Amino acid sequence: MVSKQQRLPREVRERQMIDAAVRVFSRSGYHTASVEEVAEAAGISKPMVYIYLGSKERLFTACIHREADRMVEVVRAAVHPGEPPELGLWSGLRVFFCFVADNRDSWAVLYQHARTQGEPFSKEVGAARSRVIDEITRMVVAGTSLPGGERIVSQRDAEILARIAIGAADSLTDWLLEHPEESPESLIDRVTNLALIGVERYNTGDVPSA
Amino acid sequence: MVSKQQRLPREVRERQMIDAAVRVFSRSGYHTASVEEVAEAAGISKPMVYIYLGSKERLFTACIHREADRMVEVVRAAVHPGEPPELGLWSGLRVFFCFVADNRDSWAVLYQHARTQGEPFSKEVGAARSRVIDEITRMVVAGTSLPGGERIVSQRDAEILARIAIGAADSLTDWLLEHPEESPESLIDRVTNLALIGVERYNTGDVPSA
Amino acid sequence: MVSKQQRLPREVRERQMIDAAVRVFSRSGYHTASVEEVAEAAGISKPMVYIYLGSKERLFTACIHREADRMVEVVRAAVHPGEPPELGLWSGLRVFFCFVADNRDSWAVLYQHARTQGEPFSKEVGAARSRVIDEITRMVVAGTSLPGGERIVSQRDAEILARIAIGAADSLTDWLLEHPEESPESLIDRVTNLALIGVERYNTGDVPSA
Amino acid sequence: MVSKQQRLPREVRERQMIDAAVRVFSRSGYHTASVEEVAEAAGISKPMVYIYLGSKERLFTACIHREADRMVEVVRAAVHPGEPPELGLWSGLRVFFCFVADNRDSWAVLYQHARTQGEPFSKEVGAARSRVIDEITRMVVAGTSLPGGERIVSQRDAEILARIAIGAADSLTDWLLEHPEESPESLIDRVTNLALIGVERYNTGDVPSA
DNA sequence: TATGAATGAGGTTTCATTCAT
DNA sequence: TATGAATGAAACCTCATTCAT
Repeated sequence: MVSKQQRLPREVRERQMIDAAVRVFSRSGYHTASVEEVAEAAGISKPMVYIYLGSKERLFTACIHREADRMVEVVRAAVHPGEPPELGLWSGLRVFFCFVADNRDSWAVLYQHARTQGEPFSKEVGAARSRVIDEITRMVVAGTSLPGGERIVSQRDAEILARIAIGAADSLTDWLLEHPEESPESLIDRVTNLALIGVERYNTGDVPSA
Repeated sequence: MVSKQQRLPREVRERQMIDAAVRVFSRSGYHTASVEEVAEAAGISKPMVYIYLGSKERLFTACIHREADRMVEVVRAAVHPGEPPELGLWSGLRVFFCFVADNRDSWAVLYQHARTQGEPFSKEVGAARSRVIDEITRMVVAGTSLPGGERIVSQRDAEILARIAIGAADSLTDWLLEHPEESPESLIDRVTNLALIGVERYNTGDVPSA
Repeated sequence: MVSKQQRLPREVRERQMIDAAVRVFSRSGYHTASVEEVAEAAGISKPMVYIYLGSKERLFTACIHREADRMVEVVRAAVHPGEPPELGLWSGLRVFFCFVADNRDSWAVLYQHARTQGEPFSKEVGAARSRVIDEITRMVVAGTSLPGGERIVSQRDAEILARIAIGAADSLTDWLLEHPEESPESLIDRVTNLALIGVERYNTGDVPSA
Repeated sequence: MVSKQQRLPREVRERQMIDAAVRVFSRSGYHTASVEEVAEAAGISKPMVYIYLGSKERLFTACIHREADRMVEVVRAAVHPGEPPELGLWSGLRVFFCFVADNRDSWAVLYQHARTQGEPFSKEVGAARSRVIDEITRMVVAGTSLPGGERIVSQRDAEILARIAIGAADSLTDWLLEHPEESPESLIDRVTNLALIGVERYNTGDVPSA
């Protein structure tokens, strides 16, 4: 236990705290984790958390906001408008999937945990999640538009594709954890391959009709 | 609050409790929800929960088990071995998706919550989830096998397809909630249509190269 | 679990219950033991205890009363007025000590437990204990009186001797439990012998003066 | 209730708590007393007890340990090896008896309660009691050895004398409480006198035959 | 600024006791 | 009579939050 903590600029301290909080919340869950744990993980004392963030709830939403920002940044950087459309979609999805796989903590806090905690978070947390979802939708739109800008899928269908991507990435990351011998890359190859199999079967007449 | 004690056989009461618990846990989350809330929702007093289920933890695992049973049942009933394979897969997925859409509470407890709660549940809850995932994998295998029984995809790829289906269903159900003008059926049509678009774009040369 | 219990006369049932209660209370203590445990030990259902004894507290005092009765009986039977005084005292103490050693449960409930439980019992329990103490005092008086009835020790000193006997018997029974190779008889021999040593040392000049 | 927080160093607060706990436990018994009562008696709030001592059980064992320490200290200080043996024994017993009489609460917690509480305490509490009993046994040995160190009574007999002393002191203290006109000193005089009467009667032929 | 000390509020759990058959 | 079903009350314990240095 450090007896007297260094005076650090507010910004740095706050980042330390949120880093620690993301780590702790993602491992134990919002309710199971105590503010004490977060403070310890950040190497500071409990009242500091309150001085800087005000409350446990605000600490949690701060985590959500920051991780949402990171996520939006990653997705945005992945979409290069110049690229041929389909290629853009696939490389975007790849980047998105790798982010989820490489940032379990962020993702767990942002997507898995934020949904399941009751009332107090619905609003702010919902907004943060929406930003991420919108960005991914935008990525889908960009990736499925013709060079001239003409859209191939409607806005609504783009949203649906985005949701499928999000859900699949979430679910597949669980699978990755259970199969340490696979990597994000090998998994992506498998998914791509599965898509091709589907296409081929369709072309040979096995229509996926209802 | 029932004014006079309602004397019911043990079996009935227990089902009432688990029904209420699934409802409450799915809305508030395991930790946020109190046993008191569950008791109230079941129209009984708190000690009854303990007399019948023993502890909050056991109450939760009872929910998981029962919902897992229901889910397995639904999926199993949806797969008709005689059907032509692709058709079997799609109708199975349709049934699965409709179950998720129609049983938000069950699904939230089983899929969203069961993953994020830490240590005390790892074992029993994990097993229950696995049963459901295995069943869906089996459905995928059945739906992608030729009439003779020859497999089109490997076991591993079937698992991946199952996870994609699970994650997509989970994620899309959120979308359905935000778009009340859509129905599970219309959503499935959209997804089917998107698949067709993908196939066509592939056939015309826009390869989703790795 | 016997489905329907035999109809037994009230007296018998009540004795069954108190027997069980003495057993259970002496092992677990008044508060740790539950009415349920007592009912089970008696082979009946909980409400029966209430129908017969009214409350846990009354059940406990019933135990105290009955065990006090037994104890008084034992001590009273041990004192034979005709005997030469000292002999009467020693044989009485012997009987008393053997009772304590042979009836751990009764003694634990009556002497050890009854003292340490707070308020609700002070009165009735105190009275029951007093009856036992009085009887032992009477024994001491009888044992230290000359055949003509003349007293050797005052009433007050007789009370003191009685208390010493009680406390010593209580404490020595613990020692007996820790030394299974000894028996009540061998212990009494040792105590007698110690008294003789004391007398001899006094006679040879080592006064136990203050 | 102290209106403003009283900020005391940990050590002082901890002693306050244990003081209060000894008081409360000795009056109400371990199970009857609530942690709330202890906190109130210590002038603090309930959570403090948990912050400092961890649990009701640990609070109780802390009481046992501290009182055992005090008792051992008192007995050890009372035995002066130089003294003539019998005198040493009697003055030691006098000190021991006065401690019991003057520290009803300590004694009740240490001796009466520690015996009757079941499982959770068996180990640590049993060890603490043993330390006290051993110390008193040592006192008896010292008080019954000749100046040269030769023993008059065997180890086993010393243990028995120690138990008699303990039980008698315990029991007589009850008697003292019921006779406020007596004092520890006057009681000791009575006991001494009774011993003399016994010796004399023995010398005149009333043998306490086995 | 930074923190050890302190507490209010609330959650899980148990159990003596009663009701209704 | 005898008992399974049900509950009110209270206990232990935790934790977000604040106070005072």
